[in-house]
Amino acid sequence: MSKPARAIFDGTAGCACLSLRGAARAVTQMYDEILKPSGLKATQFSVLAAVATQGPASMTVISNALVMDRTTLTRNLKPLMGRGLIKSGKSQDRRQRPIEITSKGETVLARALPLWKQAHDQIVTGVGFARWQGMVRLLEETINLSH
Amino acid sequence: MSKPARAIFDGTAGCACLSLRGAARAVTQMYDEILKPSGLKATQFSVLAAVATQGPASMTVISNALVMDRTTLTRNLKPLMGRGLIKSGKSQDRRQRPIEITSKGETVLARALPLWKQAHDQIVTGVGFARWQGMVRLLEETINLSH
DNA sequence: CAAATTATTGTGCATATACACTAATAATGA
DNA sequence: TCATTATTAGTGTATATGCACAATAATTTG
Repeated sequence: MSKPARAIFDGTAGCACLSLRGAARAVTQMYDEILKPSGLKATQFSVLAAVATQGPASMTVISNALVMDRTTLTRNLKPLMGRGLIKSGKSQDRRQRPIEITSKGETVLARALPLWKQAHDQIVTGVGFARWQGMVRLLEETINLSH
Repeated sequence: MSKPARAIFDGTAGCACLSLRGAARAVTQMYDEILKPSGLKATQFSVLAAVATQGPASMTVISNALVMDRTTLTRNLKPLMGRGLIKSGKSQDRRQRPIEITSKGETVLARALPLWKQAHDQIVTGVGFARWQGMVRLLEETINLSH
C-alpha cells in the first residue's frame, strides 16, 4: 500500500496525450538536429513554409492552417521577423497585418527543404509508407475531434 | 511565379513533425480544459502520475520514462513542488535527489484521475479503440526511431 | 591513492505554447 | 448616425521545451 497510485494509473502506458506529446518531442528533436545547418528549428521551418504557401495572409488564416493558437503564432513569427525571413504589410482592413515571405526567406527555405526531406524520409521509411499514411490520417482525425 | 515555394513545398500536408505537433497541441488543449477542475495541466498530470508510479526515483529515471529531456523535467517539477504535490529527498549517492509524491499530491492525483479518464475516453471513442491502439503503437515506434 | 572519466543534477538562454485581457478597427442595426 | 457587436491583432503571465554549459560527486584507471 505504499504506492496506491500504481493501482489506479499505470503512468506512461495508454495515455493518448502523453504518447502524442512524447512522440512530438522526439520527432521535433530529430528534425531540429537535421535542420540545424539551415539555422531553422522545426517549428520555424513549418511557419516559414506556411507563410510561403499561404501568404500574404492574415495571422488568423496562417494560424488556422498550422492548427496553432493565434497568439502562439505571434510569438513564433518573432525570430523569423528578426532575421528578415518574413515581413508584415498592410491591408485595406487596417486591423490586418498580412504576413509574407521575403526573398531572403525564400532562399533560407529553399536551402532547408532538402534537409526537411531527409528528416521526413527517415520517419516514413522507419514506420513504412502505408502505416505512416495511416498515422497522418489518424492525427488529422484526432485534431478534428478536439475542435 | 509569384509564389515559387508553393511548387516545392505544400505546407501543412504530409509533414510528420507538423502533424504530430499539431495533434499534440490540439489534444493537450482538450486535456487541459477537462483537467481544469483538478488544477493540473496535462503535462503536470503526466509528471505527477509518473512520479507516483515510478517514485521515489531519480530525475533521470523519471525523465526517461516520460520521454522528456532531463532539464525539461527539472522545470516541469517546479510548479508541482511549489504546490507541495511532490518532494525531493536524499540518496546514498549524494548526486541524486530522488523525487516522490506527497500525500497532498496523492489526493490531487486521485481527484484528477476521473477527469483524465474522461478526456482519454473521448479520444479513444472518437478514433475507435482498435485504431487508437494502432496509433499508440505507431507513436511508440516513432519515438524509438528517433533514438 | 591521484588523475581522468563518467554520472547526476542545476542554470542561462532562447524558443514554444496558450489563456485572459486589452486595443483598435470594421460591420451591423436601431 | 451612432451605439453595439464582431473581428483582428498584441501583451501579460505562466508553463513547456531543450541545448550548451557548469558544478558536484561517484567510478574507473594508471
